[in-house]
Amino acid sequence: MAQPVVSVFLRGFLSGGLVSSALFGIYSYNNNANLAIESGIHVEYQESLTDPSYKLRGDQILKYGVPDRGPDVRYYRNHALTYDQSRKSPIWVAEHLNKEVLTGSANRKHSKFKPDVNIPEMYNAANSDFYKSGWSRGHMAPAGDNKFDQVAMDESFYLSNIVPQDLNNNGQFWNKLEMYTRDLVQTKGYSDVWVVTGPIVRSTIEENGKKFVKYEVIGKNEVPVPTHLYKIILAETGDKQTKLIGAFVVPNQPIQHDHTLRQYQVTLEDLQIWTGINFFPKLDKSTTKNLCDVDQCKLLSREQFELYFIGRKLDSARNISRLEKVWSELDEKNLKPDQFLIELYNRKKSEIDLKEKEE
DNA sequence: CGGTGCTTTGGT
DNA sequence: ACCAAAGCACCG
Repeated sequence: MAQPVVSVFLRGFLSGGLVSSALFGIYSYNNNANLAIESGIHVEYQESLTDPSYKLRGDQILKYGVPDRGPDVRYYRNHALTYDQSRKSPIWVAEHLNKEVLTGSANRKHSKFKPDVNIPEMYNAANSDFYKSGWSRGHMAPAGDNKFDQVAMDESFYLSNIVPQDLNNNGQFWNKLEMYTRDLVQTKGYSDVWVVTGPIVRSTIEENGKKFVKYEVIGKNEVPVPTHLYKIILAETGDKQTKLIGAFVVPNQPIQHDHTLRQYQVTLEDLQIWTGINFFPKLDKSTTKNLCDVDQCKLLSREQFELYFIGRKLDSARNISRLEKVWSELDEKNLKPDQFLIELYNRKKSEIDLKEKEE
């Protein structure tokens, strides 16, 4: 947790107008933070670093240690990350989930994707980089992990927390993985879950048998498109007796519902080799068990997944035609509504009938 | 839940 | 007259 101290130190230096050539190996005298950044000294004011509530939350997020790669750790209301300035992408993003942060009324409809105000303009990605690129804007720390606070949810929409992600992957398989992670807290009795998520580029073999690292870049800022995304889940029971850990590497492409999460499980050691990151340096790995051996790592089935969203869409329907259209999806997709869904449909129908009669 | 995209609004 | 933001409909 040395970073805040370093930041305060450098901030004092910069405001004093002197950047020491002895310390930084450059021969410049300036009081301009941007010039310092261009010189390779990356530091700028971050309100979150001086706000005790953020610091407190950050200590929880990083309870098992700061992943030991990345020059600085940035703390947000409910996530922490290191950022790759040259690639305009996160390196890793960490969160701590419990019932508190998963409960509340924050709504993603009130949030907007936008450049991170805590990152210098020249190192920031932009919405225009993603527009018509063929790639969607995929959260690393999910918006849905921030129901407790609208500001926290808004911060998850900073582009420092976003990478280019296949739209189908983002909305389906990756979405189910995020739901699974929350479910460990919400229904499976794990009081605390620590998650580290990030982009990764894996090599591919070409015709001549040689291996290359190759990835698309999008937009004016050339934001890299990762070939895969990784996620590490550490689940702990309230009595601290059980610690489960699972690491997953998922291809950044459409993945059908018949694929299991276990197919994409890797060892923590392999992921450490591929990323160069030691993820939970303070965690005694000998006390952990394989998450998928204990829990089975079962994602929602296609049927469960689609019924869930039909329910949400019925709930948000505002007129009869929309309600009936959503209801007809059940037949189209060969789905059988459960009692909950039938009651929801009937309740919405009478609500809308009543409202339309008044007009 | 995860997203995109078209239309309307509003500021210069 | 223009462009960016906001609002709303829609998709899996």
